[in-house]
Amino acid sequence: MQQNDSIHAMRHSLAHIMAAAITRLWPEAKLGVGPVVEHGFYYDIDLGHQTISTENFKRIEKEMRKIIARNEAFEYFELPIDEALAWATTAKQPYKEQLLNDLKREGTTSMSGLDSEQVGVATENPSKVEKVSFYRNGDFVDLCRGPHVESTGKVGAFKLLRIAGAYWRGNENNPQMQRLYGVGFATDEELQAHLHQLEEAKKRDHRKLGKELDLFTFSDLVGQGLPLFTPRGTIVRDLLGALSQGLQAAHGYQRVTIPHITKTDLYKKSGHYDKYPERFNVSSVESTDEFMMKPMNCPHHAQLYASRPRSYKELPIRYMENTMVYRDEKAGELHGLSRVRAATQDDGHVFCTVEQIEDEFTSIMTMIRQLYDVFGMQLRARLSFRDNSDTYLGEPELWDKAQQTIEAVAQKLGLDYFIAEGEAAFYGPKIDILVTDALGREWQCATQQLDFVQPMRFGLTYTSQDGSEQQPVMIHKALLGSFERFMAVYIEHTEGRLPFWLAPEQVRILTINDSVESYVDKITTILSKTLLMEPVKYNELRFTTDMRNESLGKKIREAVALKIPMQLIIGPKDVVAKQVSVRMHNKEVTVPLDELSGFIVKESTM
RNA sequence: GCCGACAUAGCUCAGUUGGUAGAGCAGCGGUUUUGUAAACCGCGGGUCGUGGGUUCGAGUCCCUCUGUCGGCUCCA
Repeated sequence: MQQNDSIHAMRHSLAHIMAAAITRLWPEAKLGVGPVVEHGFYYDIDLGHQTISTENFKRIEKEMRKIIARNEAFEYFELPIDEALAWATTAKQPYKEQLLNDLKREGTTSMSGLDSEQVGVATENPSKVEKVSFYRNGDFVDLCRGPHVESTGKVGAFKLLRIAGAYWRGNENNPQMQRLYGVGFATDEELQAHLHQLEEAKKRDHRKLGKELDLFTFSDLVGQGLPLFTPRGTIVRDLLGALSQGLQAAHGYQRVTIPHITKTDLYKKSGHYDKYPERFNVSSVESTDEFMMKPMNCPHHAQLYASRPRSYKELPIRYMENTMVYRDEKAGELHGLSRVRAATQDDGHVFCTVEQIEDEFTSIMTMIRQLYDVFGMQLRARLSFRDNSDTYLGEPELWDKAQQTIEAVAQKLGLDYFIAEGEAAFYGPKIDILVTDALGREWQCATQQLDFVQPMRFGLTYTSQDGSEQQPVMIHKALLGSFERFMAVYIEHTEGRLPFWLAPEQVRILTINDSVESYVDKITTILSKTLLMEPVKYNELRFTTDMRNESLGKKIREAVALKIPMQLIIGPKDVVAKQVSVRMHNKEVTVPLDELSGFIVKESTM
């Protein structure tokens, strides 16, 4: 704890030193805020029409080092609020003035609960704070809550990393400032280790690996956020889909199929139309109706349910479909496969009675756990419940009962969970699953949501045991979530080294010379009869043969670059010994020809 | 969408103060028949992302558009 406090003070002090250095280099700089963030700090600066680029970092760092070398003390002092305001005016620091106005009026600079018009506005009312604190080092003075290290010499190791635009107080109507980011650590070793870690993360970037492993690509002509999957990438997608659907089939889900464009009327009736400004409209369909690309599948599945009268005896009805949805995400939000405009969901909808919710949630949670066990990923559940606001539709008693059920399921299954009040959708509570990747980052993948509203809007019913008409509850669920996002997460998690069952090319035969051709025929006959049943059923072995007139070294190099998990090296010695030399990521063994098939099946599950 | 940076051969990149493009790998042809991460020789390949402008002359300078990357959540 002690150490956390001291590193925090170091980083905060570095923010001040950076601001001091910039003020020295650009005396007209207007300062915003300069907080501590994970691994470092930033400061928001307004230089008017001038721009700072990363080329200026050396100059700024040099100036910072001078301040550090002078080992100036950080002196604390307080000023009455009105004197502080006078200081801001004299120092020509309008952003500081706004912060002081907020302090005077609200007693805090936190904007939560404030109308945006109020932020930064002066008040004539009595101040909520009497005095505000300042820190001074050398001739640089800044409004600051602290804490700081004793003097500028005690800030550890730092490096300026990047620069970005950021709106003053996060509001896009405000002036945009330049945000300079730096990292800071107690020792140079820690700094170097951090920079090294950043390099490692870069190596795992799924956009880079996707290209190297020939999994997917993008095209300017097709458009932003619209990935194209190569044959290899498509194999991975299909297998992920097969795994998800295999699990679901075992839990009573049936596949359905719907078209990808729809009359907008469908989404007007479901209530999604107004909630989805990022829809893709399709204007040239020859009809008086307006059409759009589907941003979600639930209304369609609801129409399948509504296609004929339903009895309580049929429930639960469970539909599943791996299908693409289209959303016009903001251009700046797009990022490789993790945020796209065409995303494939392993979507599913359950129509059931209120009494059946518990069993269905248990079943869905069980599938999610089975799925992420296969990937070896840890998960955490966020139970998104309603708060006391009136934005939620449906009977409050139903909500309470459902939320109790959901938490009971989480407890029963021993989930690592937490409750997020106010995070529920307007139509019902949900469980979102967060998975942690190898770099410790958390991603939202699987989700399951209760929906009280769509059955109502679409007038879905079933006939109950006593002959009365009842409304079913709808459950939305996705196990992988979006295939695209999951692939991004999983590629980075595994560094592109996909497990054997999922590798697009599982085995490559590498020949040493062309005297082994007929022996290779025997091997391919064995491989083509080898079938994997776990974790996806009837998974035929995917293999190729490299008989090119190239050196073995080169063939190995290429196979390794594609992260093909198993290479069979075949030369004259192997022919004589009736064996195969098997080369894998971490080991190399020789296997008798008649044991090859069994060996591969065994290795595939490890 | 907004701010900043970037866009040169299939890939990774070089291209000096403006004087109409280079390397390695990949590809193709030949030689080589090879035992654990790149054999050798040769050849072809680029409207320098798009459109416009400045200039005698633009990959290089200016503008537009498209795309890519980093941010736009962290609150004295």
